[in-house]
Order: sequence, then C-alpha cells, then structure tokens
Amino acid sequence: MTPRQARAVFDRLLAQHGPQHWWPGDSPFEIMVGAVLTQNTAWRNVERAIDYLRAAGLLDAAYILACDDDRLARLLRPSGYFNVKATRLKALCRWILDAGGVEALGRWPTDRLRHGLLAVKGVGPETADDILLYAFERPVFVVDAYTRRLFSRLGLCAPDVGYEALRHAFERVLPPDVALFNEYHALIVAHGKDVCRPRPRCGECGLQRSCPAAGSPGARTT
DNA sequence: ACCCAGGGTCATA
DNA sequence: TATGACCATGGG
Repeated sequence: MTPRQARAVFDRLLAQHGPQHWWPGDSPFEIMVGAVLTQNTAWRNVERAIDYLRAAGLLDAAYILACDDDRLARLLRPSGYFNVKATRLKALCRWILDAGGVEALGRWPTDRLRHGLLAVKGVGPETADDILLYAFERPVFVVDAYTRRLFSRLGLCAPDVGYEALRHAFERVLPPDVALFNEYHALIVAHGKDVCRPRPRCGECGLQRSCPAAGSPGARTT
C-alpha cells in the first residue's frame, strides 16, 4: 500500500460518510470499558451495558473491582459474553489500579502501555490499540475485521494478512497523526456497517442470502 | 431460522 | 503455528 492509495481511500470514505466523531465515550476510562465490551459485539448492545454501569455508579475502576461478580455480569448482560467480560473488565481495572490509575498510565510511553495492555487477560491487539488510540490518544492505527475486509477487496492487502502486518502497513504510509488515525478507523467501521458487508447484499430489498439479486453486479460491496 | 456484530482465550494436533 | 470450540445477547 502506497501513501497515495491510503490517502485516496481515506478521502473517499470521508466524502461518503462524513466525520464520525469517535470514540463515543465521555472519559478515557469509559472508552477502555467500551473497548472490552465491544469485542465481537454490536455497539448498540455495548451502550446498554455502559448505561447500566453508569446508572449503578460503577464507571470507576475501584468500584468495578469491588463489585460482586454476579452483579457485574448482570449489568453487562446486554453486551453478551457477560461472564467472560465481567472477568476481563476486572482484570483491566486491576491493571489500571496497580499502575496508579489512568492519569499515571497517561505518562507511560506508548510501547510500554501497549505491552502492559496486552499482558491483561482479555485484552488482545485490537482492544489494546482501541485504548491506545482513543483513550490515550497515541498514534496507533487500529485494525479490525472491517479493515481487512475492505482493504483486501480493494486489492491493497492479502485477505489473510496478519494483524501486525496490516497495522504496520498503515503506519508506514501515513503520518503518525492521532486525529487522522481516529477518523480513518471510525470511517472504516461506518463503511463496513453500511456498504462493505461480509457478503454482497441486494440493494433493493436489503436481504443477503434469500434474495436472488444479492451478489449481482449491481450490488456494491466495497 | 440464519447471519452478523467495533475479539480473545484455551485446548488440541 | 494453526485451526476449532467456546463465550451469549440483540438486530436484521
């Protein structure tokens, strides 16, 4: 992928979808919570869980750690995988408190932050990079399934390209600009929800599999 | 009834 | 290292 190609795709996405104003969250900690809860989960469902946490006064690392496991899982219920995510959320909160809080973490260099995040059980590369970019405002390009799908269809990467390889491909050709990386990933997600579907979709009726027109030359997929 | 969603871990070969 | 099973709710 060349710098010009990366720029051209960004410009087209921005023209088509407009600024996305990510991350939807009020504080760095809330963004970190959302990053864990949104793992393989529609954002709509994550919002419900975060609303429950907020209503319970639990948008705080120490309070989440002190919360009973079953109660925490009940609050997370709408976001799916609630038992798993209750454990993961507590692991993340433990790490934050052990480090001296989010403020202290904000003074860590990016590579140390990233290694620390990846050492937390339940935080993988995408979740770590979400947190680095959107909570700590570091110039880390976030790669996800949407990114791989879109750019492989555009012929700009292999369909099975590894996470780090694709991340480096972007970071190599783009300036390390937090605002740019922020908007780029958000646009890729918006485009993935709307246009770049897993399977071609019929533009008339919206059906994916049932409609014979799905996948026809008229249906846009990228 | 099926497919998908802003993934990650763990056991197995 | 590379698959597969598993986690689980809600919308289309």
